[in-house]
Amino acid sequence: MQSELQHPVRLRFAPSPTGYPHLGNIRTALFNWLFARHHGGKLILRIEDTDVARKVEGAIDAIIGSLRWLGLDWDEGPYLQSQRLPDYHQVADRLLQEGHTYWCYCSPERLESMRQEQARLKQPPKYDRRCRDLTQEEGHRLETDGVRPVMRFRTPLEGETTVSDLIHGPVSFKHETLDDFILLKSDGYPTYHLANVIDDHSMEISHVLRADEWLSSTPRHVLLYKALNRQTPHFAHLPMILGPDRSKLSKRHGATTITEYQKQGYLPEAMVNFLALLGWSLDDRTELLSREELIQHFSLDRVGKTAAIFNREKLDWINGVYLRRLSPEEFVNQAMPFLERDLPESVGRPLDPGYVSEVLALVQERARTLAEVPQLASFFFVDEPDYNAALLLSGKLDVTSATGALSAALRSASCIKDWQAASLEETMRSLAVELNLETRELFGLLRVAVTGRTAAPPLFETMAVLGKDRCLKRLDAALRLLSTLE
RNA sequence: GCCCCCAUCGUCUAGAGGCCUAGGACAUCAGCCUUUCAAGCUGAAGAUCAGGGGUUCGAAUCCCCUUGGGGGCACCA
Repeated sequence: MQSELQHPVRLRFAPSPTGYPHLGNIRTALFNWLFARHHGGKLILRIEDTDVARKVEGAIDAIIGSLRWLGLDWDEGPYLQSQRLPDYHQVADRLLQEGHTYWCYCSPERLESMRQEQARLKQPPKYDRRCRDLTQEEGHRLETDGVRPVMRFRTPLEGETTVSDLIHGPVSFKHETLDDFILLKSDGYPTYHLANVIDDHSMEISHVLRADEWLSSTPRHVLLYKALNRQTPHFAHLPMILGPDRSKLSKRHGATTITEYQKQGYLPEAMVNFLALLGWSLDDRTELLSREELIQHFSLDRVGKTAAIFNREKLDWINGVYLRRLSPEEFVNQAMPFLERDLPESVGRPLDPGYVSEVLALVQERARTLAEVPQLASFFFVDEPDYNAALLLSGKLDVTSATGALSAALRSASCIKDWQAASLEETMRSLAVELNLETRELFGLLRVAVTGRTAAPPLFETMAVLGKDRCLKRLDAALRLLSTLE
């Protein structure tokens, strides 16, 4: 596009360190990243830390960590707004001199009671502009009284501002519905509105991609750009991601921070794929896209307008797909930390890598998240699986027949020299015939005896991995367990 | 209360006037495969396209109203 040749594509992700990044923040980061990479542009990381009071310790690290985990890289930054205060003051001075802003000496208490009164009268809460036309003398007097003022924007009383949005099209706001918003707080820090506009301009941001919640403050930003006689960037307001209760995502919604998903065993590639599909789609059938394909195809035209509720079930499915696609070695690498973390303490550490990879070969296609792996594999590691003896009995098998079958199996098994899945299967199949049992009955019995579960990886491969000693011990233990039933 | 946005299966979505008796995916259910589970395959169910008016030969698609949902209205971002 011609305009893009003239103005390089420069995007920014500008989170505030007031909490750990959640799905919504990261989806915004992802779309910014995809757009920048698709157009061969730059992505700038900017930390909007102008709220000293709400600053959360460790939030910046969490933001950076999350981006890195997902493989979303940036070209400049992180810039910290708290270190750019002089820039904001310079611009604020200029705005004041040119009459676009004024000092306001109203106390928070007065503003609060004003709002309460407005609420009582069912009026829109809006600053009543008491200081808008204060004389200099009045201002000086208040200042010598020790009042620390805020700087407000002198919003035009009439007319309207139209925001042209790449996703929504033109959106108009009447000035009478806007109020004189604050640009500089009494602590000298700029508000979001001021800092954001100044930085987007000085960092030459070409496209602002941010969540829909910002749409209603965009006219203020446009007004500011106009007052500064600067051109606005292109705006694109992305659909929000809502919690299951359809409200804005917040801590209330439980596991919502991105690091939480990492802990729960989701792969970054799966996460990226899933997040990309929240609000964007390629066509009417493609669900699985690699990072490269996403970059190649990403386009604002295909971003929707409707807020989305993320559903974990689909994430689980995508994650399972990505888990199965991993090479066995890579799966071991990924799963190992989860085994170390979640296997029972009684299991000796460090884990034997050779044994682990044999086990995980049987687990890989059964896990939807890495956090499920220790669960699925625990019986491979513990000394004796702990289970309810009643599991040994099912269908036609009563204590007597189960005991008979189990001891026969124990005898046959102990004679097997070549402890491999194939020979185990051969032996046990013929044993089933001898015992006049269905294979499912005998195998089911053995499965419980060997794994302690009714659902497990294929029996004979499992036995092969467990090894002869361990299997014989477990068959023996099962026999003793059976004897306690009567 | 005021302003703004949005509205297709439970959820994510395709659909930019005729291809739609609305397609795909997840989840659900059934069957197949099979020693269980998982995976895979096949199939089913699931949306009067929020409702009502227009415009048009023809509307999920365009316009209006209503309703519903969401967001914003801080010395928070």
